[in-house]
Amino acid sequence: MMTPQALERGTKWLAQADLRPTRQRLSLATLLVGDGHNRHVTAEGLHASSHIAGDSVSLATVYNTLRAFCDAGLMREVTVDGSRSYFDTRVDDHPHFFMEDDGALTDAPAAELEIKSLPEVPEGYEVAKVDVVIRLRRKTS
Amino acid sequence: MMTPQALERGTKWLAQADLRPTRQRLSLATLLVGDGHNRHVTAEGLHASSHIAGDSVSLATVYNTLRAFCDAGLMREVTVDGSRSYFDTRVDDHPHFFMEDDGALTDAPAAELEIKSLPEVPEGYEVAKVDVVIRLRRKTS
DNA sequence: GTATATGCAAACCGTTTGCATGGCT
DNA sequence: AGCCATGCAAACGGTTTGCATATAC
Repeated sequence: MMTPQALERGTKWLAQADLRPTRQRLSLATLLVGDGHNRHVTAEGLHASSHIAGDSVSLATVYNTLRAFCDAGLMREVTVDGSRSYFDTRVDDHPHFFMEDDGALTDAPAAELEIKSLPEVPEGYEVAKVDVVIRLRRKTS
Repeated sequence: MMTPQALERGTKWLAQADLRPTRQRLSLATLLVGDGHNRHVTAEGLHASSHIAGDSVSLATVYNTLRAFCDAGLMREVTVDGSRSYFDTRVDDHPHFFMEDDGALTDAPAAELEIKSLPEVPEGYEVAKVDVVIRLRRKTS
């Protein structure tokens, strides 16, 4: 599961943000970007993954680390559910699918989403971020 | 502040959803739709408004009532901030401005936002809601 | 009279924090 | 050595809930 390549990806990811490669950060980084794909996690979910992977990291550290990754620009917090925070390894504006049934968050293929123009922003303000969340429900048919 | 017209609007709003017009619900409904405009509130904010208006409603009842209004289809919850819930008297899909500085939530003029097409929804799922949140920051210039 | 709404205080739960210990450079 | 990260447990804050009382129908 934790191949040398995955480890290298995690290491580079941390180095890129000048974050000290501690055992915990390396473990979490590898879980997050080890396979080269984007990932959407909750703190609880990542904590569980770290346990399953055999590297246990305390929940508080998972929270602190996710915050550190966000502060460093490696991740972004995504607000889709009032009761949990989600964190995304992809840091540009892009639409999400949120499955309300099981709480899964995934990237929506952006190609087909087209925002022609944004509403005019009030005087004195600038756009920090545009979030598009497409909430899905299992079809009842 | 609480004109007969505002009261009538609140009363009709409740009747429309078959909700018993208790003193508390009437008070909150009037605060929410009394002036005929859409409103975006947090539970704390509405609770404060009810105190200022002279009709005190307990915080627990504000929460229960907002939930009841949402269940009845009179309002919609808007998820923009992980630490608070916002409630909107407008119940159709429409874009929001969220001022990160002061936590204010407003409707964004939808006319200029154009979503050409939505990404293809995964098999077996249907779109429950599409949220567009434009996060604004005060210009630093 | 009966079902439902309200209010209080306590429970809840995800997240943050204080502080002592341990690790990276 | 010095600074920063970690872990635990306690604190925190918004929200929900249990239960006794009050109100609408």
